[in-house]
Amino acid sequence: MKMKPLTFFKAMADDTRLRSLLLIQAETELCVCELMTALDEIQPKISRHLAQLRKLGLLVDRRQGQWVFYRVNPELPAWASEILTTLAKQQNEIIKDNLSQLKQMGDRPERIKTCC
Amino acid sequence: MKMKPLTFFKAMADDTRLRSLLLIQAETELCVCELMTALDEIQPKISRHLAQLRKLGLLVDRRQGQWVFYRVNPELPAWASEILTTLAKQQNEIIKDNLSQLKQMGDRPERIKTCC
DNA sequence: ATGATATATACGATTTACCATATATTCAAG
DNA sequence: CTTGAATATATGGTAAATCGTATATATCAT
Repeated sequence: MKMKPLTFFKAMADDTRLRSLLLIQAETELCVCELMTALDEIQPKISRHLAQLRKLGLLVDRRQGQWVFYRVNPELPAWASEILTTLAKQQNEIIKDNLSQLKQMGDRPERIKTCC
Repeated sequence: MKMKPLTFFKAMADDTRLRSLLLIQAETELCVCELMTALDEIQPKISRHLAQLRKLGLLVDRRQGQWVFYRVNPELPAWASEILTTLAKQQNEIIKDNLSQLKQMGDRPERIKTCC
């Protein structure tokens, strides 16, 4: 998969998108309502940024019933994955508060295995 | 040195700044006029973006006579350096044309050793 | 001091990005 | 086939980023 570095950095140059990406990476996949709780933002704002990240190729989504789960695109080029990994290893404290908000969330949607 | 990831990504989210950083990293240090040639952009545009990168802490400058040379801030946090290194290793082709423009430049300013 | 070169900054104009509100769509449950 | 929950998108307004031109500053050579 091809992706211009400029596209990638523009995607990361917004607080909501940056946190969403790091949270999704940390949790494997998250739906819109979980990110709303973690980031304490309204639904259209989360949806809009996730749609943008999907359009740019950073995220992929899958629908499961009423929910849409987003995860990091597994086809990201190596350099982009490495950048995300570097952040996850060395800067995960920036989403610490968001993660603890998420942990306290009640009624989180149940994941169903993708296959079988 | 401390630097917020969001600050870093905003700095990289512009074509002129992204290329300038990669070029400076590849060449150790460059002055404004060299970047003007490499990027084929007018002087105020280059100056403005370099000033911004310096203010944000990504670059440091030194004056030598009429010229001002910029280099990557040696005190960058590890994660930021790693990102730059990753790009240099895997995405340096995006500045290939800029580098060859630079090689063809005549009358490049002479570097004088910083000390002694 | 004067002129030439390199760089920095101020300014107004324009484009781009972001937002909140309102509305549409999709699916599950009844 | 209606209701409610989750998500998506359209719209118009506002804020932020970027730009080119003009001007200021700094250094060097004469």
